[in-house]
Amino acid sequence: MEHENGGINSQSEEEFSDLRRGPWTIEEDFALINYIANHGEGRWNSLSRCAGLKRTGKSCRLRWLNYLRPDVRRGNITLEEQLLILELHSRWGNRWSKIAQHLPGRTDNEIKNYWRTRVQKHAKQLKCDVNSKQFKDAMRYLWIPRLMEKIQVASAAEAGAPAMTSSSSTSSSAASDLSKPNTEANDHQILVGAGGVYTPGNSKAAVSSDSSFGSDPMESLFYRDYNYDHHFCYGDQNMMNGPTAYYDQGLDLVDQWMDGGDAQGYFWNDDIWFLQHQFNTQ
DNA sequence: AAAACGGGCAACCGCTACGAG
DNA sequence: ACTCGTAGCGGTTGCCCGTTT
Repeated sequence: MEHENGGINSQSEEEFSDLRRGPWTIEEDFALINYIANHGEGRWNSLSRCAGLKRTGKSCRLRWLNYLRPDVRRGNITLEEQLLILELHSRWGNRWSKIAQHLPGRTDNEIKNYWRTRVQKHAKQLKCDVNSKQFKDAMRYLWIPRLMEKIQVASAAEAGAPAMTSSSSTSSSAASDLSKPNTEANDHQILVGAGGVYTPGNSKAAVSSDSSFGSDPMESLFYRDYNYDHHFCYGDQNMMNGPTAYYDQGLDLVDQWMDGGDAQGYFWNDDIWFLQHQFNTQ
C-alpha cells in the first residue's frame, strides 16, 4: 500500500523522506520512553522529530497511549471488565474511548479489539447480528446476569464463603428467574448475581434515569443500572412487552446456542451448559 | 513436516473537533 | 471568518502465531 497520509497534519510529516511504518522496535520504544520521561508528552509531531524517531506524530502518540504508557494494563480482560464493556456498549454503542474511560488502564483499542474478536464472534456463531435486538437481549438478560453471578461466586470463593453455584442456587440465578414466563416478580425484579433480588424499592443507591455514572461504575452496575423499570428497557419499545416476549426469544436463543454454540469460548462455553440447564429444568 | 487456516492484536488510515494565530 | 496544526476517535488492515489438516 502506498503511503498516503492525506490528513491536515501530514504536511510536516511529509518532510521525512523515510518514515518508518509497521511494528515498533525496542530501540524506538526506548527512544520514545526516554524522550517523554524527560520532556513530557504532547506535540507529537515535533516530539517525533526531536526524539529522532522516523515515525509520524500519530504513530508515536498511538504507541505511547496503547502500549508504552506506564499505567496501561494489558492481558486478560477480567470478568468485571467484561461486564462493564457489555453494559457500557449496550448504552453507548461503539464509543470505545468513552467506554475505556471507565476501565482504568485499558485502551479504547483494546476494548474495541475485545469487542470485535470476542463478542462479535459469538454473535456470528449465533447467526445473528451483533446489533440485532435478539443478540442485545441475550446480552442483557442472559450474558450479563450470568457474568454478574460469576463475579459474585468468584468473590465469595475468594472470601472463603461457600460459593453458590448455578445448579444449587435457588434464588441467585438471574437467567433462571428471568427465563420464567410472565410472573409478578419478573415484572419488577432483577436478580443481581448471587447477591439477591433487586427491586426498585430496595435500591442501594438512588435510582435515576440519568445516563451518567457516579464515581464508581461497578456500583452503578450492581445497584442502580439493573433496575428494570428505569434502565433495562433503555427505551427499547419491544422490551416493554415484558418478560413473556423475552422468554420466547430467550428460548429461541438457547435453541440456537444448542445448535451452533461456541465450543471454545471461555465463559461462553460454560454458559452453554448453564443455559441448557436453566431452560431444561424449568 | 509442512502448508493452510484463522484468531488476536498492533498499527494505520481517514475523518472530525478544537484551539491558536 | 479563515487557515493551520494538533489531538483524538472509530473503522480497517495486515502481521504474527498457534492450531488444524
